[in-house]
Amino acid sequence: MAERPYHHGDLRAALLTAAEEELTEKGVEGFSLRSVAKRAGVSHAAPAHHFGDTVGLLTALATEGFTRFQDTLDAREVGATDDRDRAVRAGLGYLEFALARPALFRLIFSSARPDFAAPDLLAAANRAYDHLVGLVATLGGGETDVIALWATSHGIADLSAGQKMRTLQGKSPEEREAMIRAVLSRCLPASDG
Amino acid sequence: MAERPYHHGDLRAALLTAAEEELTEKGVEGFSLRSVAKRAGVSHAAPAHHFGDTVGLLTALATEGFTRFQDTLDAREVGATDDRDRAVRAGLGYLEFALARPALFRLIFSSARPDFAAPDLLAAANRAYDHLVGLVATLGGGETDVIALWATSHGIADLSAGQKMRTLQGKSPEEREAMIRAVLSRCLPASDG
DNA sequence: CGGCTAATCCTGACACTGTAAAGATGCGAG
DNA sequence: CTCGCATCTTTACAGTGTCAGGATTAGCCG
Repeated sequence: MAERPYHHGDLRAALLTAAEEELTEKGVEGFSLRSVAKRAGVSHAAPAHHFGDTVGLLTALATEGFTRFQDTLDAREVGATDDRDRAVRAGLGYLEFALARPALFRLIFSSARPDFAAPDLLAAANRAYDHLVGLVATLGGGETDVIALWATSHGIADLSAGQKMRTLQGKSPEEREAMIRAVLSRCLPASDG
Repeated sequence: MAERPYHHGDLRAALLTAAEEELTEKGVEGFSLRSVAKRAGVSHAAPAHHFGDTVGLLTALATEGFTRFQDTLDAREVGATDDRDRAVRAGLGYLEFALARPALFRLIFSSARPDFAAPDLLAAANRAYDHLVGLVATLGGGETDVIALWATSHGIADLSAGQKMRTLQGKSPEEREAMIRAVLSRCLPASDG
């Protein structure tokens, strides 16, 4: 029964992981700051010093979430056969992240709770967007192609995260990937050859 | 200063319109049942009799929202030059609804608060989905085409509702529509001609 | 090594929220 | 006219976010 010391040591990190648990279990709309503090074994006002208020905590969590999102895409792009395949894999990574962490996905894309004007979060979001633009530019695409690839990837991911697209849920992983590859291919700039 | 009678008369409808106001101003995540009751000029426990709890009210609101969503699409489809144009117009209506009522859009597509297993809401959602399937079927498309059109339409709408797609925000309405038409066209079954 | 400052964390308080229970009101059927 | 019951209010309780003030201790300077 080691008495917990008055000073936690690394409460900021502990709160972030506790916050992610809370988010996963309760969703963005059921997220409670006091509950997060309980998970971390700390008083209900402890988070204030590190994150200000609930918005601050969710903003920090969203920032971390965005980099994890990008990491998932990057990991998927590894081993691409060509630039087109690479863009398609990015879209598959988009979906993979949405299915693996639906609550975090909603936090960074479909919530109004984080402060998306916060510099860190803004930078993380822009990083992901710039990466997408790079993928399309490599294929010789323009603004329209960026919108096409992003919107379609996002649509599939968001609808899947919310369990809205039952057509895809019914399919086997192989069939699913094949269909999505077909859909995403249409969004890429026309391949001349 | 007419004293409000003890019995409202049509409180259920009044609560629904008050709830939509609340949703528009505070968003799904700031939605408060007590605040809705205040808007309707009624005690905080009055909604319980008509809707049970907050979930019940949001479920009813989502059901209404879904039919309004479909109405917006239908209105846009009127005057289509051909079946392809009709499908594209449906996608434009999808976006129109998301921009006109972003909070309601999020409620029906990106929230976990309503009870999507409730028969009425389920029916309203299925009605919209069936309509989409019909549009694609008319063009001779299959499952893949349904996914393509839906995901892309939804992606554009959701990202726009959340102010994430600044590329589109910058454009004029005419440019915007032209780009979206181009993107949506790629999602339709190949036109043999 | 001693002491001071400031960061860290806790306690207590307030207003607000959702929901349940029980009482008040009045519509409408008989 | 009266009584039942749907409707609405009042009251109460647990939970939430946030602020103010107090307790603890780490780190630094002498």
